[in-house]
Amino acid sequence: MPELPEVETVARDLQRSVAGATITDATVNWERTIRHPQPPERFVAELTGATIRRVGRRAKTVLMHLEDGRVITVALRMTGALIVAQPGTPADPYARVVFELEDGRELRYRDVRKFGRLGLWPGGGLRSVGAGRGARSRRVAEGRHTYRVGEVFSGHGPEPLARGFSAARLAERLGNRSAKLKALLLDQSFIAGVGNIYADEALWRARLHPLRRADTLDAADVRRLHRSVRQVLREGILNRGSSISDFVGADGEPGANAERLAVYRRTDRPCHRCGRPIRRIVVGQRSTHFCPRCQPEPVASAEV
DNA sequence: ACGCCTACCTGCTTGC
DNA sequence: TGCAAGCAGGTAGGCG
Repeated sequence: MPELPEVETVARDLQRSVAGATITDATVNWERTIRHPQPPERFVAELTGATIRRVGRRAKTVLMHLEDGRVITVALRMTGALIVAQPGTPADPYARVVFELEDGRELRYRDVRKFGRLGLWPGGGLRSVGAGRGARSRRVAEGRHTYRVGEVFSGHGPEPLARGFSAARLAERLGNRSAKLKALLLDQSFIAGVGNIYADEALWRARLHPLRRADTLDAADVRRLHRSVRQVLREGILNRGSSISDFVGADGEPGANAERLAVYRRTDRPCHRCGRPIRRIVVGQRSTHFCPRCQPEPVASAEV
């Protein structure tokens, strides 16, 4: 479900509604939602009495920074949602973790498919160290905890909306990669926060075929891709996210971006630019949508 | 580096 | 109507 714009929407909502709130109790209804290093009961014990100072985002993870420097991470994965419920709101059968707040409200972690994970990390434990697969096996000691770096942030790539993410930087990263564009955009160690919807949208906007090899782009291609990725993400945020079936912000309301999508889940419907039917293929086991006219097939080199 | 597979889960849609 | 198959916004981990 949630990609960068959806996670950003949730984080901004929570920053407004929950920053400054104190957690008086918590209930874990699905234990596997709580990840290492804390067993669920320690997670609850350690959070009781904690105050949320600030809520932010890194990649697709919501970060709830506590007053004492510790951080709660919330990886929403496919169907996770963080929802603030006013007192008296009926219980939610899909609430996997519920935080009771001092003022009587509840902060609910709802997750139909149970893929999402919550973690509680010591201050300073969130630096994104290393990148790629090697980072996963390295271990880091923080106070009394030992955990694998990859369990916090598995070497995420740059934030596409950060100032430092220039077209030149993207060109540098693309230049020596033979992978397909679609696969690279989904690779969180290449670029953080882009998922299946916004990858397809960005490629359509940049008029680049999803199967195009990254190292075949010329400077103009890279500039279009850079601009497109940032545009689709920014527009997604402005529209409070794309709700295909179930995304909601912390206010429980769906986003408005789904109806503005140009290709995602628009198979056989006309391209907004040229009218040709949008096609669906599978790339890296993920559904991929594109316009066969606007995003021309990469020409296989006649070699071998 | 990269592709491909399986797992993790539940619910909704589609087609017979 | 019923039932099975296919599909879903993500990612970790294993193998080749």
